[in-house]
Amino acid sequence: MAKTNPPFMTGVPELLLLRLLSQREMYGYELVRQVQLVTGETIKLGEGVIYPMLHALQKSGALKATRRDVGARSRVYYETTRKGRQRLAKLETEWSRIRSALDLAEVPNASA
Amino acid sequence: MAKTNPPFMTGVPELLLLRLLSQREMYGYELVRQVQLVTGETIKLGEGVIYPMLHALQKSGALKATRRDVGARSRVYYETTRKGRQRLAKLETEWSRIRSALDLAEVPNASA
DNA sequence: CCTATATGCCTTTAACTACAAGGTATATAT
DNA sequence: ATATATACCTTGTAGTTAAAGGCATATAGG
Repeated sequence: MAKTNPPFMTGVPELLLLRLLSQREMYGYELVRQVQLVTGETIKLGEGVIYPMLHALQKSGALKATRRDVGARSRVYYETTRKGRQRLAKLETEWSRIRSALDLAEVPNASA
Repeated sequence: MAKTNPPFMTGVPELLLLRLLSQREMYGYELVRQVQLVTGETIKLGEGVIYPMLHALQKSGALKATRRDVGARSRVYYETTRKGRQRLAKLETEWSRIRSALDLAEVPNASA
């Protein structure tokens, strides 16, 4: 039932979250919508992806969480740490590597 | 011990094998080296990745295998089927989608 | 008033995948 | 005699995404 592990998605949630949070702090539900926004509705990450990832990143020290009351609601804001920005840099490098490699390996005249 | 699930690699072995085999037939050991060659030594897929993938693609009808004696050796040559080329097209589309989405979501001024 | 939708957090389950490590056998070079 | 290259293969496993579900409050529509 669950269409798990679709092609080319490994590492993408982590990269996107770190990218967004390196710009400004956000909370989980906000990230769900921001991911759609910044990818032009191409990539949609459900809450079942976002929250576990946020917790894992926090546990590894890449993110710092702050619970904050906003009106009647309570939100958990996340921001990147130095470690998180280092992790982001590493992921960007890796992404660039794979991307370039697949560009290189492209099949000439693939349409025909 | 096993560095499993490296970022951005899901789907890459399948895409590379289908790309290479859509150009000409090859055998497993040859593919191990060709992948390195066409990716500029960036991506190196071990035999523990190549062979299971070839078997899976054959089982799904994407590849046709032909055992052939070459000198004293025996090699299993693989070629793409119509189904395999369809699968390749689908993977190319998906790759393009993700790639574009991550380009869109790129962080401005990421170096600073 | 009631019901559906939006907000906001969370967990459990499961399928899938890439990879390392190991195994077999022959040929060739040192 | 030993190491390296060729050529095939399997097993085990860790790590990942995603769906599906659950909880609670607020707001809008009928």
